[in-house]
Amino acid sequence: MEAMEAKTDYQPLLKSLGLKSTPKRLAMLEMLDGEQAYLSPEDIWKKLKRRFKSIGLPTIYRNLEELEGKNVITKVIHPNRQLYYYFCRHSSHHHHFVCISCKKVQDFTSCAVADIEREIRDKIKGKVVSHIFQVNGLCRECV
Amino acid sequence: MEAMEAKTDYQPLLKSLGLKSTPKRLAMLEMLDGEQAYLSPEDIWKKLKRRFKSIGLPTIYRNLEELEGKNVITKVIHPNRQLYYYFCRHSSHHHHFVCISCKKVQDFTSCAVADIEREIRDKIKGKVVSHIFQVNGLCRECV
DNA sequence: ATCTAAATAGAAATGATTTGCGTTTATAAT
DNA sequence: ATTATAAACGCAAATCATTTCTATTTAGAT
Repeated sequence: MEAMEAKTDYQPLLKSLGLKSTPKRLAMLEMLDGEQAYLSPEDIWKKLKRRFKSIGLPTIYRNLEELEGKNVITKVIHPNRQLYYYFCRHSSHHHHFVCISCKKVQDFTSCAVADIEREIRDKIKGKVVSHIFQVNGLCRECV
Repeated sequence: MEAMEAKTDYQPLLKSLGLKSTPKRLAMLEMLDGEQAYLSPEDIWKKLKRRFKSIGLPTIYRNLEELEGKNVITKVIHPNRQLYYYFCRHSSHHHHFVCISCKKVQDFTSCAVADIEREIRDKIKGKVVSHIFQVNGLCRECV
């Protein structure tokens, strides 16, 4: 007997975002949610080609951009290459610890952005709009 | 009478790095040092074309990579596009506040990376190799 | 002045991402 | 259930930053 896998139904999410629930979009979300590591658009494309006889890379890009814009998924900056990778976002404010070996992504909560915002307000007299905070390293298994 | 501009002589720096002091390299360093804002490889190329009748974009890329590898300049990640921008690094450990309007880059010193490293060591049991910490916003003049 | 490895220009290749456009499909109204 | 319509999509081609290749030039040492 196989272990039950409770898969999230993403149709309501897509509906709430005003996006149509297409099989490919649902498959993308399920894949990204199930994956511990970050994936490139091409990674996703290759995996989906197993399930969909015809699927284009532009579809992947379009959907990734759409979902990233709606804060459903998050970009990860690759240390060496200038490609974007994506993975599922689980909480609103968090930061990523990215394993450079196995590509696994783990969140951490410590965040000094409040401190930094204070410094920027007081010294630089500027306004913070966004920040990129990504820690690259080796995870437990890869150390 | 014009104000004196004390320009740094970058020849010793290049020599100490084992790089030849070519006119183009020197011009790149002077430009990046003088510039408050970050520049794209193409920005640099366009500016240098005024002074050098023949200069190729590959030269810019090669030198930027070389200098970045030697920690003389630093990459800045552009929020929207996936291009790399560069500017001169002044201290060993610092972070960037990048104005999304005028592209000026200012350093800030508050850094909680120590805290985060502790969390990653204790909870994730991983090893930090590098981090990207860049705050995007609007500077004093652009607010 | 000469030599040699490093640096360069210019053209071409690469590779990720985007665009254009005609076709298909999800969804809401009938 | 059928239909209408805007959103999604596939495919091909375009775009654009970056890299590679190769022959030539040049900085710096002898």
